[in-house]
Amino acid sequence: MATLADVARRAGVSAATVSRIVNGSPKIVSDELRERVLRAVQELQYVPNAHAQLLARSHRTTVGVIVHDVSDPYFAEITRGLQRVAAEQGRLVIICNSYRDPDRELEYVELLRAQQVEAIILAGSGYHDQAFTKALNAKLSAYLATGGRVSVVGRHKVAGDAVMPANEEGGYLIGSAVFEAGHRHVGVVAAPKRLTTTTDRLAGLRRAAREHRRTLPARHIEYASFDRDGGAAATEALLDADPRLTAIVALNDSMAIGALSVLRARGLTVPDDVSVVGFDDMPIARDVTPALTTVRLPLVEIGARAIGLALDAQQPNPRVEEVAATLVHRESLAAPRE
Amino acid sequence: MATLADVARRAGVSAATVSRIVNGSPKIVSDELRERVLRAVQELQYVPNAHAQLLARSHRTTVGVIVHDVSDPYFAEITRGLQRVAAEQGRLVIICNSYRDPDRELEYVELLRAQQVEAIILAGSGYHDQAFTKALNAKLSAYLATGGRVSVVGRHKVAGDAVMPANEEGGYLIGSAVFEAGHRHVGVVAAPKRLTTTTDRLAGLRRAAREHRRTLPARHIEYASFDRDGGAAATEALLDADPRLTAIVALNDSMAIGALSVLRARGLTVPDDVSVVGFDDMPIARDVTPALTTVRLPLVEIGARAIGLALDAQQPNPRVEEVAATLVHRESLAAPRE
DNA sequence: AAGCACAGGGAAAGGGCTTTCCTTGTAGCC
DNA sequence: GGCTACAAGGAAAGCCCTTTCCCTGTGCTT
Repeated sequence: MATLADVARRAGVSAATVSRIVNGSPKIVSDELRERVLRAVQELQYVPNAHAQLLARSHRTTVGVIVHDVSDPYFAEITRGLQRVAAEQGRLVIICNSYRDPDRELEYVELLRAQQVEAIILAGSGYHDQAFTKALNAKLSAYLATGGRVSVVGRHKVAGDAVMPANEEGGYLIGSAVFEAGHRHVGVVAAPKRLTTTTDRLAGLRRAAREHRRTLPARHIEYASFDRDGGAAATEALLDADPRLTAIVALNDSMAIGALSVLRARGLTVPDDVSVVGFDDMPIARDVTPALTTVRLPLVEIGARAIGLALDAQQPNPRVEEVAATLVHRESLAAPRE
Repeated sequence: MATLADVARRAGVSAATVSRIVNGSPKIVSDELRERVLRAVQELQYVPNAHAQLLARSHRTTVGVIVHDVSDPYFAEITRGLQRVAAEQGRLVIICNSYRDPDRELEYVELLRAQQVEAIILAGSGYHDQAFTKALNAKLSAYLATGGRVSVVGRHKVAGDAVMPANEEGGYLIGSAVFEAGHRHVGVVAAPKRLTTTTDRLAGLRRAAREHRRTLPARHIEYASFDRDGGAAATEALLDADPRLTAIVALNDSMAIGALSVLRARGLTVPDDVSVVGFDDMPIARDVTPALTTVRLPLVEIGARAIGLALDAQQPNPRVEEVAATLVHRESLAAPRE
C-alpha cells in the first residue's frame, strides 16, 4: 500500500503538506503544490491508513453495537434507526452479533474497547444471571471511566443510559385484548426464561390475567428458543398438553408465525378455532394469513434514540427513556367459539 | 485509557515484556513477572489498542463485506454463512450497507481499504453502468495490486474471485414450471432494470418462454423497487393493464409477498384465480399463505464460499464458482382455471 | 531602510504497539 | 578457571499519520 510518505516523495513535498491537503486542513497551501499532491494521490491510488489516523488524532468517530443477531428483523429495525443517526452524525458503526451468548457479549465489549469506539450500544434482552451482569458492569464501568459512552436498549441494571421498550406494558396490552375477547384457555409461547424480555412480557400478561380474574398456570406456558421453530415446537407442546386452548400468545412475531404453521398443519383455523397473537409488529406480521394481532414497538425510533443518548454526551448520570408500546389489531385474534 | 506503558510501569517491567505476556508470545517469561503483569492488567482494566496493534503488526485480520442491506433476508443469509467462516478462521467482519447506491459502494471500497482489511467481499447484484463498473474495477485493482483479496457474489466483469448464483438458470426453472402448468397470460414483477440480477433472471424466463413458444410482451413486465412494496405496486399496475393474467412471476420472494397482498386485497385467490411464484426461497416463503413456489439459492453456502475464496489466497487468477438453483414446489402455483 | 506581520512550507514529536537485536547473568562443559 | 550456550529481559526502531512549532521569504508600514 502507498503511504503518505510515498505521496510526499512523489510530489516532492513534505509529509505535512500532503496530510494538510488530503484532510482539507484550514492551513493555506499554494495551488501548485496542491495540484502536484493530488496528482500523486491519484497515481498511487493512495488511501490514508485509518488506523494510523486514529492513533494520531485524538477524537474517536466509530460506535459499536452489540445485538443478538442483525438478521433477526427485530434487531434489523433497531439497527436501521441507529445507522441513520450514525450516518447523519458522520459516525461509522461496527455491528457485533452475540447470538445470545453472554460470553460472546463480554468478549465483544472488550473488542469494541480495543477498537477505541466512542460509544457502545447494547441492544436486546438482558439475562437473569448475577455473575454475568456483574462481569458486564465491571467491563462497562471501566470503559465509562475512560470517557466511553454506553447506552442500552431494554436492559435493567446496566451501567449507562437506557432506552426501555415497554415490555411489561405491551404484555399487559396484548393480555388484556385476549382476555377481553373472552378467552379462558390461553397458552403462552414463551422465549427462554433467562431472558429479561421474557419475564417482563410475561409479567404484563400476568397483570392482565389478574385484572380479568384469570390465571396463567405453569402448564400453559411453554419456553422455547426465540424464533420461528421455537414457536412451532412450543405450540405443539402446548396443544398436546391441553387441546382446549382457544388462544396462543407468542412472545414475539417469529414465534407466532411458527404457531400459525403448526395450527395450519393440524387443521385448526385461525382465529376461528384458535386465536394467535404476536409481539413486536415485524414487517411480515401484516402479510401472513391471517394477519397478526400484535404489539407494536417503534423499533427504528428505539435505535435512533439509543445512539442519540450515547452521542449526546451530557451529564454522566444515567438517563432512562421509556418507549411506549401500542396494540395493533389485525385478524388473528377473535372471540373464542362458544 | 490505560496503555501498555502504564501496565509496564505498574508492574515494574519493560513494555516488551508486557506485550509478550499479553499476546502469548513464544518467548519465555518467568512466572513471577508474568503474574505481576497480569495483576497490573487486571487492576488497570487494560485492553490493547487495536489500531496501534494493527499498525505495528504486519498481518491483517479483518475482512469487509459490502451488501445492499443486511436487514434484507437475502443478504442476512449470505452474511450468516460468511460470518460463520470468518469466526472459524479468527477473522473480524465489517459489514457495509450500500442501499443499492453505486456511489456509496465506491466509497465503502475506499473505506475498507483504509481499514486495511485483508479482503473485500461484494455481495448483491451489479449494475448496468459502464462508468460505475470502470470506477469500481479501478479501485478494486488498486487494492488487489497491494495484496488485497476480492471476491464477489453474482457480479459480472468485476476483478477478483466470484461466486455466481445461477440466476439465469433459476429464471428458466421457474419460467418452465409456470408455462408447463399451462399459463398463457403471465405477468412479471421485476426489479429495477439497471440491476444485472434482474436481467439475468429475466433472460432465463425468456428462454423458458421461447421453449414453450410463448413470449413475454413488454406490457407484461413491470419494473419496481426490489422489495415488498415494490412488488405490490408492480402487481397493481400489471393487473390494471391486463386483467386476464393468470400468473405473476416475481423476481424475488419479497416482491411475491407484496403481490400476494394485492391479490388478496382485490379478492383474487391464489392459486385458483392467479398463481404467484417467487425467487430466493427466503425462510418466510414457506410460512405465507399459500406457501410460495420459488427458486432456492443456497444463500448461506454462497456466503461461506465467497469468503472461502477470499481467504484461500491461491493463485491470483480469478476463480469462478457456479452455484446451482433448485425449484421448490409449494402451493402458490397451480394450473390456470379453464 | 529597518521593522513587522503573515503566508507558505518543513521538521519533528508524538500516538500505542510489536519485534528485532542487545545485554546480562547463570548453568554447563572441558 | 575459562569458555560457550542459552535463558530472561530491556532498548529502541519502526508502523503511518497528525499537528505543533519553527523557519524562510515576501510585502507593508513608518
